[in-house]
Parts: sequence; C-alpha cells; structure tokens
Amino acid sequence: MGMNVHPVASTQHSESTEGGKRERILDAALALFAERGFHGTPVPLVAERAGVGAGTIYRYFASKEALVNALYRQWKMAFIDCVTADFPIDKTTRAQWSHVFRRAVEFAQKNPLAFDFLELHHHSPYLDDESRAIEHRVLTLAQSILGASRMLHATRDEEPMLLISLVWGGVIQLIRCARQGMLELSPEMLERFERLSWEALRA
Amino acid sequence: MGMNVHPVASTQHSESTEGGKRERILDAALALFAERGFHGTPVPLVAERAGVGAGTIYRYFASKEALVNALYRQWKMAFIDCVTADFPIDKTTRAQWSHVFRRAVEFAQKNPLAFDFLELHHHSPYLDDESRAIEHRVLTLAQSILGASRMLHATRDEEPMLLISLVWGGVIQLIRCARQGMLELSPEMLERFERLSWEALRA
Amino acid sequence: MGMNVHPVASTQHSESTEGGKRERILDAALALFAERGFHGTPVPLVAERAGVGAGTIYRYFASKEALVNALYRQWKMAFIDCVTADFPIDKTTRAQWSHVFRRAVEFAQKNPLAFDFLELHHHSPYLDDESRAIEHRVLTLAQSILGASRMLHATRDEEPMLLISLVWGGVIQLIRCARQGMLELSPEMLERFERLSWEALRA
Amino acid sequence: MGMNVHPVASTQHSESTEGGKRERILDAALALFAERGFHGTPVPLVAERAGVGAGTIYRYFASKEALVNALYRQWKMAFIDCVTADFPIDKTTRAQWSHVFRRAVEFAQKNPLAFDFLELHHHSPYLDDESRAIEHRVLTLAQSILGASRMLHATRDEEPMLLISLVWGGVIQLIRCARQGMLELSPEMLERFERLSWEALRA
DNA sequence: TATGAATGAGCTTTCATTCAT
DNA sequence: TATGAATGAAAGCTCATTCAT
Repeated sequence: MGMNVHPVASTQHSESTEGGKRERILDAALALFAERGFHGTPVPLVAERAGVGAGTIYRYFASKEALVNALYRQWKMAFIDCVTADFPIDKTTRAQWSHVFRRAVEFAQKNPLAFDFLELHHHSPYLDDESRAIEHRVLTLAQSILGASRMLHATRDEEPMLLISLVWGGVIQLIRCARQGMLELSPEMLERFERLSWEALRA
Repeated sequence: MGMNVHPVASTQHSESTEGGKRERILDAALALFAERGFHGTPVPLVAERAGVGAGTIYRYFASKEALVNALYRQWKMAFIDCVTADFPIDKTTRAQWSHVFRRAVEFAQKNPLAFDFLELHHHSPYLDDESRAIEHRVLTLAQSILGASRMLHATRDEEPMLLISLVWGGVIQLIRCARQGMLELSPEMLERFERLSWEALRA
Repeated sequence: MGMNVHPVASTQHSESTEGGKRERILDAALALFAERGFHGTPVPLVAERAGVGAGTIYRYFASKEALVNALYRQWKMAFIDCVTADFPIDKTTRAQWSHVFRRAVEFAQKNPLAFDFLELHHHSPYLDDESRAIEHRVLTLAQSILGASRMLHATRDEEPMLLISLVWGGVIQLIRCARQGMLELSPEMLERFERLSWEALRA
Repeated sequence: MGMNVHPVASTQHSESTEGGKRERILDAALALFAERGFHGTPVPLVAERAGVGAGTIYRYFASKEALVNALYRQWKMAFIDCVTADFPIDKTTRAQWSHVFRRAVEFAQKNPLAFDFLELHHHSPYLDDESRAIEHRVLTLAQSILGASRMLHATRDEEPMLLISLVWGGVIQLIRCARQGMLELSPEMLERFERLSWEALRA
C-alpha cells in the first residue's frame, strides 16, 4: 500500500475503456514515450492509443512538453513514494537498504513501462525545472541517509556518492538485464543481489 | 595505442575543416544526437554542423537511420576496443578489473559525447540487429571472463550477471554523476571507487 | 431619441452581467471582431467574453458567419437610423449636411467599436447578400438627396457620386485620423471640418 | 517609370510559370490576402496559387506574419514611390495636387489587388513596427507639404490634417466606388473630381 | 434552455529526402 | 562528386461545431 494511493497500480493496462480521459492520456503517453521516446511519438498517436480525439489532449495539457513533464513528475513521485513509504527509519541500515532495494525492484516489476520511461527521460532537455527538482530530492535524501549511517559506522567510511553510485547503478542495471531477458529475477536471485550490494555498502 | 586507430581521438572537436566528409558528418551527428536525441535532430542541422550540403549526407548514408546505426556501431566498437585493448589476459583478475575500470572511465572522459550518445541510444527502436548484436558481445565477453575467475575462486562464487550488473551499473552511474557535477572524478576518487567495486567482486 | 431604441447605447460596455444572452453575445462579438477581425476571433472566446457557454451561441446564431452578419446588420442599421433620424427634410441642404455630419461623428464617438467593425468588415466575403443590400441603401438615399438639391442649385452641378465620395470619404477619414490620435475632434475642429466639407458641396 | 523599378508592373498576373519563386509567392499572397484577408487565407492555398510547395514559402519567409509584412512594405513603398516619383516640387501646389491625385488613381487602376490589400490591412495587429513606420511617413510628408503651401496662402488657412482627411479620404472613397461599379472612372470624371477636390483645398 | 467537454478537420510549420545543377 | 533549393507528408496545435448532460 502507500504507493497505491497513487495512480501506479491503475496505469499499466493501456486500452481501457473506463477511466478519466486525463488518466487514459497519461497511460497512453507512458507506453509510447517509454517505447519510442518523446520526439519519436506523435501526439495523434497518443490520442489514438488513449481512445480520445487529438484535440482533447490539449484540454488536459498545454503542450506535448507539458504532458511529458506531468508524466515524469507523476511517476517519479510514485517511485519515490513507493521506495520511501513505510521506510524503517528506526531499524538498522541493513534493514533500510533491504527495504529500498525490494521496493525499487517491486516498482520496476509492477510498472515496467514507468521504469523504462523514467530511465529514458531523466535529464532530457524538455524536462522543466520542477521535474528536475524532484530528481534532485532523491539524491539528497539518499546522501543524508548514507551520511548518517556512515557516522554510526554502519556503512563504509566512504564518500556517500561513491556508494550510492555503485549500489544504485547496480540495481538499475540488474533490472535492465532482467528486462532484456539476460537474467531471471527470482526471489532467490533478488535476495542474492541484495546481499551482494549490502556487502558493498556495509562497514 | 589500440584505441587510437579508431576515430576516438579525432572526433571530440566538432567544427573541423579538414578530414573526410564522412567523418565530419559522423562527428556532427554524434554531438547533435548526444545532445538532442535522434528524433530531435534534423538532418539539415547535422549537415550544417558538418559543413556539408544536406544532400551529401545521403551519399554516405542511405538514411538517417543508417547514419545513427553507423554512428552507434563506430562508438560501441571504439568503446569495446578501448576497454579490451592490451587486456592483461595473463594477470590477476584484480588487475583485469582495474584495467577495465580505468579504460572505461578514460573513454568516458576522452569522449563525453560518445558516452552520452551510447547511453542515450542503447536499445532504441531504430537500432538494427547488427547494432544490437555488438551490444550483446560485450556482455558475453564479460560473463565468460567472470565465469573463469569464479572457477579460480578469484571472484565471488556468484552468478556472473549479478556481479556484472552491480559493478558495471556502478561504473556507468559513477560517470553519470560526474557528468552532472555531483562528483569530481579525481584520480584519488577513481581509485577509491575501483577498490570499492573490487571489494564487491572479489572472493 | 430615435437611435436609442436601438441597441446602440447598451453595447459599448462589454462584461455586463444583466441583459439578454443574445445581446451579450453580440456585444462580445462586436468588441472582438473589431479588434481582431472575423477569422482572427475564435467562437469560444466570444462565448467567454459574453459570459455564456460556447454552445449557447449556436442557439442564437446558426454559425459564426450568421453571427457576423447579424452583427453587421444590427450596426449598419443603427448607423443609418442614427444619421437619418430627425432628418431635417424640410430644411436647407446646408442644414441637412450639418445634421448628417454631426450624427455620423456622434455615432462614431459613442460607438467606436461599432464604427471600427463596420469599417473593417464592409464587403467581406462572408457577408451575405442581405447585409450587402443594406450597404447599398445608404448610397441610394444619399444620391437621391443630393440629386434633388442639385436640381435646386443648392449644391454643385456635379455628378452626385463624386460629391458623396469626396465628403463622405472625408468624414470617414477624419474619424479614422481621430481614432489613431492624429487629430483631436474638439467641437471647434468638427465645426471647421463641417464648414470645409460644405464648401466642397455647395453650389 | 520611376515606379517601374519596383515589382509593381510585374505582379498583377498571378499564375505565371516564369519568375522567381519569391515573387510568385508574393503575387499569390497579394491576391488571396486582398480577397480573403490574412486570417482567412491558409498558407497552403498561397502555395498552390504560387505553384510551389507549401514548405517552400518558409524558405523565403520566416512565418505567415513575415510574409504579410513583406507584402505590405513592398506595396506601400511601391505606392509611395509611384505617388512621389517626379513630384513637381517647384511647380504650383495646384500642379502638385494634380500629380498626387493622378498617380494615386493610376496606381489603384494598375494594381487593384494591391490597393485593396493596402486598404484592408493598414493598421492590422499583425503588422510590425517597421510596416507601421512606413505608414506614418506618408502622413508626415503630406502634412509638411500642405503646411508649406498654407504659409504661401496657396491652400486654405486650415489645419492640414483636416484638409488631408477630406481630399485623401475622398480619393480613397472615389476608387472604392469605382471598384464596386457605382461610378466609371473615365478621364473626364477623374478631371472633374480632381477639380472638385482642389476647390476644397485651395485658398 | 444552457452548457462546455469533446471532437476532427484544418491550420501553421518542420524536415527527411530528392534531384537539377 | 557535391550541392542546397524544393518538396509534401506529417508534425504540433487550434477551433467551429456538436451533443450528452
């Protein structure tokens, strides 16, 4: 739960006949932007997939750029919420990393299109300042958590950005490999990776 | 040398007046595709930056897609060559990882546009099978090397893809962070990251 | 009175909350068509300014063209009524011209938007035959009056159309100049122009 | 002559197969803008009439607005040149007015579309500052000439703008009437109007 | 009766590609 | 061989009109 108050769960099916128009447009845009990129996706195609008229999109979003930004924010926030909800703030750093890792993988598995979209579009020129600001918040949060656990000697006495790069880049790559069929993300495999990445983090 | 026989060195300056037209076109396309993406870059703009006529591009490349594929292959190969050239096949796994890590970072620092381009475009719908095949070769190579060192108990007794994902994803993320100014890649920092990632790999 | 039974007085304020919807629509259309032209004015914008729903306009007017024609007729008639009401049929031609001139200027000053609208739209392709017929009636009237006074040697022994063109074109130009701020239409200035134009007409 | 160095003479035929593309576009735009207005004329229609591709227009003009401004300036300048060329600066004011009147009528008869276009579009919101500046120059010139002749007691001792409004508005109206078939502009008729308007001007 | 969300045809503009030079 | 003017299909977007409410 937590993440379920967001449109996360409701959006991975794409040709729904029910549902608000705005949501249908966002769903269609997610699938197409993830697959073909922003510039590679014509607005009329989004409209067709959403089952609405082309003009209708402009009743909900001021421009194609506004649409991609709305989409980006929605899913970035959903991802952040998913990972941070029920964060075991009073547990060990070990437990915290376990939580973050599991939630991130869970999000990517439940929302594969959203995961691809976020990976594909982060730091694109058409993202506005607000979208980029959200991006920044995650890093800041991660840095502060790791900074704290470093003080407690729970994690390695290292520059936090180095540790974050290693394990977070690792997680993203893991999911990508799985997406390309080079690896099957069985519960056992996930546990092994989680242990492995914790080895890289811990003091 | 190794990597120097490839167009690596000649391509990071972009307005050159000398040089073959084909190369000038590829250089211009690299800079523009890296910055604005494939669909976001008009062919006439590539021509202008290359200092050639728009029609000339079509004398060297059958289409815009052919151009991006040629570019992708060129740089992916250059990257592979850079990392694999002088590979210390007879040294310790530790030395091998050190070699790979240093070369990858070196490549990214010498060819920032190429690094961005490869990251941005991997697995795009307009890449053809041959381009994708090259992508695959790297992984296969890495897997076999790690498989061998696993046998020798030089690296952890783990599924190679898990280890590869972790450290390789880490390297890519490290470079990205540096590109965005969140980290300065000083020699010392690089050494620390290399040690860190080796810790994750080693038995 | 005369002209006051027409919607002349009620229409130069534009955001009225009272009043019939039809009238509010016509008022909004007048302001917008005068400022931006027919093709330059979206129907939804007319609706917004009129404070009605977009669909409501189509309950009162069959189409945008029907609206502009209704507007044209309304104001052309209002103008004709304004100029012809209380026409001193039994006075001297001199007095008659004075009346016409004063009334025309008065109309333009009281209804600047209507004056601009009529000037901008006369003989537009989207005006229908009926609208154009009204246009014609004015000229015919003027010609007959001037024809009569010519017989009486009150005005020059000239082709009436020539005299009409001169003084009527002059009046329109005078008002235009004033609208553009190139001239201030003080009572004294008006009197001077009236005398001048009479000099052009009189025998 | 004088005006013949400008594209005046060459532009009233519209479907020409010879001629520069830019000129063909301007000719087509003139006819269509004069007939249907700026907002009422789609760019592809201009292209079709000019016998060029739709995209070609944008090689010559940055936008539809740039096109209408170029057109406006071209013809406004042509008109000014036509009226001012060979201006009898050292002759009587009477001769000067005769010159201006004849040239203006001549221009309107040779370039009926241009005359309509200029009349229809003057002071439109899409005209830029430069276009408007040209507009202003004419008035300033006329005012100074009439101011001078007033000093010499060659014309009435009146506010120049009043006289200009009267006779210039008259000329425009005369041409309009002729265009609508309400008057035939025979040489004799023109001479009579010219005499009439001079009567209105002279001391 | 009145609405305004929805539409899709049509607008302005761009751009991958061609071809006369 | 190299060009870049020209193209027209298709892009992003607007708006006159409709119709379910």
